[in-house]
Amino acid sequence: MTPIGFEAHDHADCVRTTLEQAEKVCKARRLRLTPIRRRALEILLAEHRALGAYDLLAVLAAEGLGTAPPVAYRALDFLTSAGFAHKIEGLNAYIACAHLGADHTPAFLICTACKSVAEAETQTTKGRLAEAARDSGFHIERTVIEALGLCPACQDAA
Amino acid sequence: MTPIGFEAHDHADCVRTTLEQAEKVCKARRLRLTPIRRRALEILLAEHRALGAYDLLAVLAAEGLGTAPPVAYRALDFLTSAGFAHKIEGLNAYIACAHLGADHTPAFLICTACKSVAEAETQTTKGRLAEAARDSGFHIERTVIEALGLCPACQDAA
DNA sequence: CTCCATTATGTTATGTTATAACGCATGTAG
DNA sequence: CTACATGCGTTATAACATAACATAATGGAG
Repeated sequence: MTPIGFEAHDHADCVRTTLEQAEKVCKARRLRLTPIRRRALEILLAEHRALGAYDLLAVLAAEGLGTAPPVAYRALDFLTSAGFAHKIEGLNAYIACAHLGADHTPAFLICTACKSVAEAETQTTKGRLAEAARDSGFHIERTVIEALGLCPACQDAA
Repeated sequence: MTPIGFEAHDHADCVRTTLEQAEKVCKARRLRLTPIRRRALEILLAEHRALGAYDLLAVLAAEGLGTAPPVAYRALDFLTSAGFAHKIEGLNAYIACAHLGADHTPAFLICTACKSVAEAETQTTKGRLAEAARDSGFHIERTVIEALGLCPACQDAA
């Protein structure tokens, strides 16, 4: 049991079902969840925390799955473009998607102390940003919505 | 006349008044707008585009105001913590604040083609993120709200 | 005015994040 | 079987950012 959205949950179960989901999606969309990519996703899933590309690489390297940076970045490219993981721009780090399957406009609450991350869904077509974009004729391709701060646990610690 | 928020405006005037504002704020808050910092702000203001730290450094260096990376990063630290500039996380780049003086929760529309940036104001205490934070007891220190895409001009070009 | 503390700058080196480019291997369709 | 697309191994380097320490300028207290 480790926190997700800063609350306890059945982690083993959440990892397993997410991997199953990912496999299903890959089958449906003809994507290849190769050993490296699968393992990278597992590693990200193992924590509900943001991992740096080089953190991920270190784990992959320890398991003989590749030693050079492109190994990690390619896996992350695949996972992020498939929607299985997200980049946390505020930390230059990566996290497994918590709502796999849903069409995404994720928003994150990120604890800068322990790097745990809660993922919320938002609606693409609502909100100020979308409004501002419509008003000015701007075409949105991707949104980055992140709140950096302290999770309840780390507030207590401080 | 160059675009701000993707529209024409009196740029010389906007640069001048923003610098005046910055000076006023510095006086009031006992901050020191040194030559390097002032010039860095001017350089950012000269474009309503995001500039990388090393782009800024190149200009400063050409003018004999310092050659090593810390020169640029220190100036940017000052400008961002004073609220005179913002970091665009999605581009690892920096931009002068377009609403100097206002208490900030900026949101950005960022053209990935030409890197021009429109800055919108949002209200800190409203919206989904703030809600989610309140619900879970998360304490927000900083928010990153960015929409990456194509501005009207670059859509036409494509 | 002088001294002191603080803040700013100069400089070297290094750490961290990310990608380019090339060749080989493998899987799949025709 | 061949041709093409995709994935992987590897080397090198680009791009972004900070640590650490020395020197200098500034501004307030006495």
